[in-house]
Amino acid sequence: MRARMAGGDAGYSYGEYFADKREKQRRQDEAARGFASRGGIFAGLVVYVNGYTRPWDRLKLHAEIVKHGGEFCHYMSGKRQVTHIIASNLTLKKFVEFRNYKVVSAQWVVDSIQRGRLLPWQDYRVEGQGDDQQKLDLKALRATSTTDCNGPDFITNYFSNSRLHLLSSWKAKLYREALIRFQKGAVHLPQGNDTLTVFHIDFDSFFAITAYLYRPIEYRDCEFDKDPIVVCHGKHNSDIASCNYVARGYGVKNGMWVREAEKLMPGGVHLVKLPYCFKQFRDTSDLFYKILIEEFKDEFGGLVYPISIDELLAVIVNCKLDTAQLCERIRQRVFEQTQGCSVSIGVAGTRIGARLALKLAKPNGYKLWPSPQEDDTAFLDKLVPSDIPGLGPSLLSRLHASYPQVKTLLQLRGLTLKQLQTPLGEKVGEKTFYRLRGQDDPESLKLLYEPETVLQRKTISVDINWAIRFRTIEQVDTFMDRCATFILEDNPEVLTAQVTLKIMQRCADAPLEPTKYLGMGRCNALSQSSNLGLPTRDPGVIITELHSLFRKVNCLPGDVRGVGVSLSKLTSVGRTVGHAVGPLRNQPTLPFLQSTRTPNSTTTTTPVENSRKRCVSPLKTLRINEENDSRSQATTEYQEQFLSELPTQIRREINREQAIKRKVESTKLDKIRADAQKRQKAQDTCKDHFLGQDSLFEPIKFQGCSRFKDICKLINKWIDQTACESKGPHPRDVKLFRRYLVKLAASNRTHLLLQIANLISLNLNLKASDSDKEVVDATRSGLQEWDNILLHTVVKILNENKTTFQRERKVKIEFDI
DNA sequence: GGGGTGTGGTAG
DNA sequence: CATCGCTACCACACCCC
Repeated sequence: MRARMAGGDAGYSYGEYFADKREKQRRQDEAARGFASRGGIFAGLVVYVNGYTRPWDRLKLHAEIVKHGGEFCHYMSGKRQVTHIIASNLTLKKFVEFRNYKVVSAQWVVDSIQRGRLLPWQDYRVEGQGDDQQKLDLKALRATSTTDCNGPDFITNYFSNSRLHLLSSWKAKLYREALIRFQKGAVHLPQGNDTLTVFHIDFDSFFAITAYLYRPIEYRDCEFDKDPIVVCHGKHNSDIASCNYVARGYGVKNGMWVREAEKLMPGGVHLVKLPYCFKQFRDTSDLFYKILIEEFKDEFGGLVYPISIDELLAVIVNCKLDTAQLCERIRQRVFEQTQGCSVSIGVAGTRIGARLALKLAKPNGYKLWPSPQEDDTAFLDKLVPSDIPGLGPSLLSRLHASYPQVKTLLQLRGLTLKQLQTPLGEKVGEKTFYRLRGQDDPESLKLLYEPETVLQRKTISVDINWAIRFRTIEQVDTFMDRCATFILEDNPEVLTAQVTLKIMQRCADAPLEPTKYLGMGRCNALSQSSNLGLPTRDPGVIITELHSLFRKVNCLPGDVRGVGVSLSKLTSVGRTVGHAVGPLRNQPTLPFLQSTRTPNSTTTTTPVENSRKRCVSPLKTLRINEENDSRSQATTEYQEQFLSELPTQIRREINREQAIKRKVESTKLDKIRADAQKRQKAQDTCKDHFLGQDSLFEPIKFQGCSRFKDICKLINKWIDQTACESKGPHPRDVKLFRRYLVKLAASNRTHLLLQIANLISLNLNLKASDSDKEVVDATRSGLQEWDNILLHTVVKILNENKTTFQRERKVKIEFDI
């Protein structure tokens, strides 16, 4: 007994202490309430007092509120739903913190008790501290916190209101959780010869029904089955996240702008626009998955595969059950537990069958797809090409252009494999061909048979293409920094070896402000990527890389309408770096100090110089090559520009046509001639870019390499071979290396110096931490030597050229293009 | 034909 | 007030060796 007591005492945590204290307080309050008449004027309220109050202080307020049926809350805890905050005045910080609460003065309590009824709290509302200056600041603060992309909290704020971010991040969460379920091995994966029964389960207009069920009080009068209802933020150019079936009946579609939907309403019909309720979306999804994982638990093998926030696959192996009955049960349970959300279910022996059956089941029903022996023509006759997964707007329009008479899937099935592949491409054509026959492709079966490989994420990225407005390059840099930080914080385990930057650039002729408020308007997507050499999660390295990449895309800060940062070639911190699948491991081993290596590689140079060349789209290069012989330079440029401004659709069309034409027409001889022309053209372009044949911009070589990427590899290799030797690198190599660095600096390529410095530093740190275990003196001196090179050669040259670096950036960004 | 890069398209 | 146009992944064209 004593022992237990002692043990109990020792284990008494702060959490328990506070829990006890809270409980005690609650019981006291309860007792106090007992004296008052049941349901006093504050019944149902939970009140928190902030700071010093008048005319009553905290104690008095506590006593009176409890006496009149309210609850008193001693601290703002996330769990407790505080309804009112009492305060005399608020600091700016508190005001922002409490902006979503009803903040009232103590006088409200006094007056309400005196009148014997709850007075409207609005009359006692407490604003931030009085004077105008601060109100202005407050306005500014509010503005920055929501829609100014240069504010520190923009990304978080934006994402917390973005439906598309919810879809993506929620999917990532579901994948993580499913991966853990499958890794635990508690589930029995299907084997090759098993018969599968696939259930594809999906909410009927998930956002719409959820937003309806949790709609604010002022919308209480609408009815889900009678009124057209949509979920959106604004009233004109706002995207419709989801619409109910009544709205669909009038032609409304998800993703449509509200303005367009309004136009579809016949006279007298009012379109109900419900606000988002993100928390409930998440809660409902959690409940949905909980119900289905429970339902399919042990007896069925626990095969529940996530698709999205409102959609999943469940699989039964060698099913002997009445599937119709099971569908009804699931639909019933979800409907009851979510208090009114209906799901539809498609069932089949394949994924595609289940998916197509689901289309027919909607809304609010279930459907069993015919087995392979049965006749499915009646089913296919009711479906249209857009019901085939993988056929989006672009491919559908191609399909329609080729076969305008095809309306149903039954008609589509009449086409041969070749006929499908012509407009759809080799792969999608093939997939479609088999899907029309109720067969899954290996790609989509992978999720069912080896979920772990599919659920494991291979890239991570953040994209923001709304409210992006910059004036200076510093703002761009800061924003990219925040993106990178956001990703790293969100993924504490990952290491990356490749960074990609995607910039949405306003089309030259697009208006500065598009129709949609803070939208991106018409844009070109520009992307550039860079290998880091070694897997890292060092924000400094990643950020430097991004800055350099942005300079490569060559877009004025004022024209940036979207930013995307993506990390790929991922490894996990858990794994030792030595086993990383980084490029270092894959690189071909080239012997160092072999100056005989003379790559007569045509004038390929460092990334910056050929950036313009590399940035142009395949179409543009094609055009340049084809125009080359007959047209003047001016015409080419004009047409190039003209083409780049055509809609993507048409450009692709032309691209494809040209490609086919070229294939058919070009004989071998033509090809040789074309190649020769291409080479000539490449040389000409080089001259344009490098300002004459004897300019600074001649490719700079080091150890026979001129491509910066190769040089990085070479340096890594060099360090690998010499840092662990007692002698360190050969002085002659160091001298050559130094000369290369100086040339880089002299030609305004300081950012490459910076990259080299980072590269060496990273590699040395790695080596230093590796050799900690076995303290060998020989190792030290090689490392020491490299440290010296880094500090006294690379960094020194870098510092000497700092000003050039900055000036170069400015010039390039402000006046070029 | 095996590697890379950049662009486009799709799904929810 | 507006408004919150994300992201993983595949396919492809074209480049280099």
